[in-house]
Amino acid sequence: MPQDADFDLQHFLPYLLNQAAEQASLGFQTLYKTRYGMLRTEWRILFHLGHYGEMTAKEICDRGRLHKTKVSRAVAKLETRRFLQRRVLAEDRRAEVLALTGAGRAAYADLSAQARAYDTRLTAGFAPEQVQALRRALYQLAGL
Amino acid sequence: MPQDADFDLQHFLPYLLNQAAEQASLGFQTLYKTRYGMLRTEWRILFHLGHYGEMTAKEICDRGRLHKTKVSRAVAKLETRRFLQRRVLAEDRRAEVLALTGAGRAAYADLSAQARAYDTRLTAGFAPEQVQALRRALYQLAGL
DNA sequence: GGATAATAGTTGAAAATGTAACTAACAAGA
DNA sequence: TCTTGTTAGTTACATTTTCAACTATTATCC
Repeated sequence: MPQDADFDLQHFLPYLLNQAAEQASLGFQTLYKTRYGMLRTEWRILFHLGHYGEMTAKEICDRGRLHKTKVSRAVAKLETRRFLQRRVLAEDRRAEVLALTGAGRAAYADLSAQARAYDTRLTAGFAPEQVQALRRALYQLAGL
Repeated sequence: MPQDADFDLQHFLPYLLNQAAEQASLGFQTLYKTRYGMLRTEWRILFHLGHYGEMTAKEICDRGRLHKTKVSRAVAKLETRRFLQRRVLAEDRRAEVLALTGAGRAAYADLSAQARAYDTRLTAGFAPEQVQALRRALYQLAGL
């Protein structure tokens, strides 16, 4: 019984998006957390490198809209855990190219397969054109 | 140029939802932050109390899916800033009923009006039935 | 009634995040 | 070349979040 009937927090798009995002992340989070002790940023970096190939931290920041300090720390952790290696870029010695190790590629293969399955499960309750419309809307809202 | 063409992070629903949610929250966040020095949890609590009326912290936790420690600290901050008051519940002396003060109600009135306007702006690029479909899908995904 | 369990809420310590300042390398113009 | 400005990435510090333990009160069940 809302006290002001004309506006409900449950219809507020930022709120709805947040709740849906949180709920959707929840199940998958446990996978990379329990299997590889990763945080979300680490998983994202792993994904970027596994999916697009080698790149610098800066590129990951731009593509994934992550802050450079977050990436810096996550890369450091992934490195100490031997999921990736750094190589100073010859033509610009400030930058480092990041590349997955064998263990990194294996983790990526595992997790990306899991992600695909998880995505299928998530969208199971929707018609294909609904899912397509949803993705398009999210794309637009995300400004991607 | 993805290296494994069949799965793209950009189509992974949790990722998309997160990006959209982050982007959507961004603009509104500055409002309650700069005007009232609030954090997201504080704004949400304000909203719950303003919209649904008095309730206990537990109820806010359940409705908003927030952890009790987060709520506990946010309520404390809202109290010291005189946006709400607590009253021990007679029939269960563990619980406290939270109620907005005048300042709390004023802040809620301001912010909820802003929220409505913000929501309108966010959905401006979509057809009404698209927005409706989007909300329905998010509802379902959020498990609301 | 009395032991035990469950619940509302708080608190302290550890982990994570954000902000700003920093280093090192490159770029551009006088 | 020398100054100034920009960029890639790291580090230090403050704020926020999470996790576990805690108090106080109520509920359960023998």
